[in-house]
Amino acid sequence: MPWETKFDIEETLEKALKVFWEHGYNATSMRDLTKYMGINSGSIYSTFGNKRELFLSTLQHYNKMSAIRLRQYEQLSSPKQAIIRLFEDIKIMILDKSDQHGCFIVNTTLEMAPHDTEMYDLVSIGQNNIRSFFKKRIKKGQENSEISMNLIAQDVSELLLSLLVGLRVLTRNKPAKKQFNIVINNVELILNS
Amino acid sequence: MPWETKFDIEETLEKALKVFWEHGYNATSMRDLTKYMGINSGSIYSTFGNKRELFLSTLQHYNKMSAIRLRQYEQLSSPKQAIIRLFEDIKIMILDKSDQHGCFIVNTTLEMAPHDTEMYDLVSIGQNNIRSFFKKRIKKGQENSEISMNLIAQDVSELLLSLLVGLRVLTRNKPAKKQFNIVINNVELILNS
DNA sequence: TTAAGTCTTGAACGATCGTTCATAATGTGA
DNA sequence: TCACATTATGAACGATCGTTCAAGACTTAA
Repeated sequence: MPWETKFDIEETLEKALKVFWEHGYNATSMRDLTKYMGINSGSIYSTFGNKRELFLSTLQHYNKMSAIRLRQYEQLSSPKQAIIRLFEDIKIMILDKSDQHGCFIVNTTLEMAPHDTEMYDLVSIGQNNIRSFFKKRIKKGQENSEISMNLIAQDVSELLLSLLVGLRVLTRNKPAKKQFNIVINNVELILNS
Repeated sequence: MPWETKFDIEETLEKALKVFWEHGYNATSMRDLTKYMGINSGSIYSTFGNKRELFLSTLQHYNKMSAIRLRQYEQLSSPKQAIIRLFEDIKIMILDKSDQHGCFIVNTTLEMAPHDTEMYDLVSIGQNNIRSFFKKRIKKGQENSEISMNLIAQDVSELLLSLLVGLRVLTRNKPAKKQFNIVINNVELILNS
């Protein structure tokens, strides 16, 4: 082996994700990427393909990280609290500025998914992960009597997803604690009804 | 007056809106605009300024049209039905393909507002129009006993806005009748609680 | 020490971007 | 009919886009 790749591929991918996440696909240039990833265009092309394929890789990476996070919530003993904590942790991350650019999946759902079927497929996977997280937690909560059997798991999941996505859009630009509290209160109300 | 402007300015503006609405700001080129607007770049620049100012004009136009629509709902005798009808009409428009590109304000909230304060101001106006529509209708409904006094108008408005925005994002790519019905059912439940 | 093989570099390519402006076209008043 | 004022046209500009690739840098094995 004459010369191994110097840079860490996953680390570089995460840097690319950060840039795409902040500016979106179209407003990010290859020169922006070389600058923030710390490698030259040739290395980007030999490692990730082209700009679009690099973006697809960052999207897959985001989905993977997001799925890991959901699995952590699933390990909480209270299924109801798992859902509420998901909302509350997003609130905390936005308020302490560790989440400044909304949800990458939501952003891409609007910017790219309508015009690129592969990107559409990936954001659909990301959305479905959250949907089925909600659904599984609600069913689990109904099994252990934490959540009323009157609720239709699929319907409530759809409702929670809409709420979550809406919140992600409305709080991207100006973090609004109040907005979060209102929605979270209502999530609890729904789960307790 | 030697020669009056040949093309209809508002008509041309609406064509520009359509293009920006479908593809977003960055993915729309001036050549796209000249093609769809039916006038040359020189005419665009002399009439609207530059690409960014043209976009700002389309956004203002959208806000104006959106406000007119809200005023129509406000004329319905039942404030509660006004809110429900707003949701249901969006469902109808999406299902019969007369609304294919989501909400222009929501799209711009994610693509441009984080990076352009003037666009941020305009989408904020658009969002606030809907927020205050909800709030006014709820208060009116409470005055005529159609809606319970237990509801806090501002909180419910915020909740409805999150739901609406989330729905607009989730249904942009694949119109989902079921998703709409679930959310609309829940809007009714909330207003009846 | 040297040759071979892989990775990195960044100048350069053609294409396209937003924008400008000389020129042509058109309508008006003398 | 002709000069004037205004608008429309689209070729052309410099800048930047995504992408390529010859040349240099580096490690390994002989």
